This record gives sequence, C-alpha cells and structure tokens, in this order.
Amino acid sequence: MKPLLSSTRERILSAAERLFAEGGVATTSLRAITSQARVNLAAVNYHFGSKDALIEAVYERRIGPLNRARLRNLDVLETRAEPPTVVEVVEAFVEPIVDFSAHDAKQGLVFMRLLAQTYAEAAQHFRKLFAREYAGVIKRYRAALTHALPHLGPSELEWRLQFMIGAVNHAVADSVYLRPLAGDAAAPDLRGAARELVPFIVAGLEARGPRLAPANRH
Amino acid sequence: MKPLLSSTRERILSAAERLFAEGGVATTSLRAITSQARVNLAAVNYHFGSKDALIEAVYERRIGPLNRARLRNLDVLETRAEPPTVVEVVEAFVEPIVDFSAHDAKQGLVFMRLLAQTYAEAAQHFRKLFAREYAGVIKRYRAALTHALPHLGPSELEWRLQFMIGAVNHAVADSVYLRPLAGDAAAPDLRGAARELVPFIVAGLEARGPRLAPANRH
DNA sequence: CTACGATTCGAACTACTGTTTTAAACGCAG
DNA sequence: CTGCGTTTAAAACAGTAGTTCGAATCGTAG
Repeated sequence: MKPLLSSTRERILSAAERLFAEGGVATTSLRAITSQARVNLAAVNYHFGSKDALIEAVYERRIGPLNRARLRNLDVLETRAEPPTVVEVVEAFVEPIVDFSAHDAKQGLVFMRLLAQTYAEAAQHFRKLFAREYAGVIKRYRAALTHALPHLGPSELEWRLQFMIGAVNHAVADSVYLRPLAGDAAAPDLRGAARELVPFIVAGLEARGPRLAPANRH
Repeated sequence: MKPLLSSTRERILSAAERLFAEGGVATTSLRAITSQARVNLAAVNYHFGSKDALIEAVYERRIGPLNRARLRNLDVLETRAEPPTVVEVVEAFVEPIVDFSAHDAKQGLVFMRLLAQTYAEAAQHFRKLFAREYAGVIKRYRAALTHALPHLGPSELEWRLQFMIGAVNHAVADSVYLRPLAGDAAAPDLRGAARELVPFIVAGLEARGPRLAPANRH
C-alpha cells in the first residue's frame, strides 16, 4: 500500500526546496538534492518521474495553502453586511504570508527564500504555473478593490494592484535577504515589515489619480 | 593594438543579454550565446576569460548609465534653493528607467527583461554586485527623502524606500511580461506605467505612520 | 614584402548533467 | 512464509557544460 507520508518523498522535497532557494533551480543537481536528503539518486525519478516534476511538486506544496488562506480571509470579510475596507483587503492579502513564516518558521522561511529567488527566474517553466496558481486570487482581490475604490477606473486599479504585489514581493525579499537584523541567522521580521507595508499600500491605493503631464526636466 | 570597439565583444554581450533575459543565466550555454552572436565558441574565453566574467560585463554595461542618470536627476533638483518635493524625488528615481527603454527601445527592452528575470535569481553571484552598484544611489535617495519627509522615523523611511523599489521593479516586470498590450511584440508601456506608479508611491511615502496592533482575525 | 601581435577557428578535453537499468535488500500486509 | 511496494547500491548511458590548445588567419607596422 502507498504510505500516506513517505519519508523519502518529504525528505526529497525539503532538500530540493532548500537547495533551490540557495542556488536556483537550474544549477541544483539531483545528485546534490539526494545527497542532502540522504536518499538514493534513483529515488527522485522513482517518486516524481523527472526533475521538472519534482520542481513543480516543490512549489505546489507551499503555494496551495498560502493562496487558500488568502481566499479564506476574504471570505470572512465578505460575510459581513458592510463591504470590506481597503485596509481590510490589503491585510487579508498580506497576512497569510506573514502568518506562514511565523507559524512554521523553518519551512516558511525556506519557501520565502525560494519565492524571492524564483520571482522572475520563473521564465518559461514557471510563468504558466504561477499564472494558473494566482489567477483566482487576483481575480477575487480585483473585484473586492473595485468596490472598495469605486472612484478608480479599471486600468488604474489594475496597475495599483500590480504595484501592491510588487511592494509585497519586494518587502518579503528585502526582509529575508537584505536585513541582517538581530544577531543570529534566519529570523526575518516579516510582521514588522507588514506593519510598515500596509499603510504604504493603502495610501497608494487611495491616492488621487495620475497627474497630467508631469514637468519635463532636461 | 587593442581596438577601441571590438565588434566581436559587443556581439557577444548583446547576444548574452538577450539569451539571459529569455532563459536565465544558468541555463544559457556559451554555445548558445556564440551561436546567436555568430562568433566562435572560444571567443568568449578569449575576450572575457570565463562565463562568470561575461555575466558581470553584461550587467555592468547597462546598470552604470542607469544609476548615473538617477544621480544626475537628483543633482539637478538639489541645485535649487528649495529642497525637492516627494514627487520630484520619486520622478527622478523612476524616470531614468523609463527613459532608458524609450530612447534605446531595442536594447532597453532587452535589459529590462533581464532585470525582471534576474531580480532575485541574483543568488550568490549577483547579490554582491547589485549591492555594490546600488549602494550609492540608495544612500542619496534616502537622504533626500529624509528631508522631504521629516516626520518619518529612520526605520519607517527605510521600509518605504524598499517598498518603492519593489513597486518599481514589479511595475517594470509587469509591463514587460504580463501586459500583452497593443498587437505586436516588444512595446511595453513603461511611460504609462510610471504615470500610474508615481502617485501610488507618493501617497505611500506620505502616508501617516503604521496602525498600532492591527485587528487579529482567526 | 616580411614580421608580429591580435584575433579567430576547429577540435578536443574533462567534468557533470538527468535518466535508466540492473540487482539486491528492506519492511510490512495477507 | 510468500508477495509487493519501497529503497538502496552501483553502474552506465547519452548529452551538454565550461574551458583549453594549437594552428590558421587577419591587420597593420616596419
């Protein structure tokens, strides 16, 4: 019978996640992964079929719960009579990734590093995967913000939605990579980052429309 | 005698830049580069010494002018009597990358793709290079914003500075990658993106400080 | 022209990649 | 015990990676 939790499978996934986050997907060899996980080389192809399939498995293991939490938060907000405010929507979007690194510190941190590493390296392989995984979430949040910000046009809102995502992604990468913070390794202050990030995003989203023809200085 | 402009060198740099932007640095082979550039394989090691040296050369060719333009814009603002406003500082930071893609459309676009691709793939190799290249610019803009936003504490300002960078980077990647826009290939509307981006960032930077203990929802 | 350094070329080298195959062992359900 | 899914071990596969080398070629100074 297929064991519900194969130790070998999990060890491979965790080792791969760690090494991908450190050195990138392309440069990490299966031999490095199986050596780190202390399993046999052939085990990867036995359990996953190929390196590409392993890569997808590494991502899907984490992205799924994260996006589900985002949708759940929005569901809670929308059960109320009054529509959610901008602040609430932003918080609902940001909180899961903060919570993720807080609850499951070790694993959360590793995956956060992987996200920061991969965000753009994405290239051919992952652009599709990410688009598929995020499409539903973006759609929901776009709708929520449309109601929370009725004075914004669709195009304006679309841009600001992307700015929000960019600010969030970079804040994660920043707090993981660039802030040495507090002596020992591996303790990014994502909660602190979010406390600063939310007012920033809210103000940006609520900002009045673009200036017409900004001064040209040459 | 060493020719001032080696056609082979430039062809290698451009081909490498293009291929790196498409498929990443690690997965792009020297054979693919030299084939695309229609030069001999050994030419890379002859002109650059190694693949790593070639990679550094590709980045440095573009980042230098970009950051110099940012500093120049700030210089102009600071020759006046009154200190620059928030809007002016943000524009000074954003404008060069927009201008870059507008003036030299082909090359600018390729490098923009490369930036979007590399932003995080950075890994061991480039984190140091980027830190070195950006250190001066960040320092200057931090100082300028400190004066333009006197009510912000150093920590708050530091975070918002990073949010700004994140929003900018993502806006670039977004307008390059994710917006199909207007029929044919290769025409990202970075000017349109900036028109939307600046008010967003300004509002975020000018926002009042963080809320204390945001509502916990579980 | 000759001579010489810079450049290009073709070919090879070593190392490592993902994958597959063989065989033998392990652990546990029927 | 007999099976069967799982895991290991060792080896080999074909393909590709970065790098190196010696000879051929180029461009120009003397």
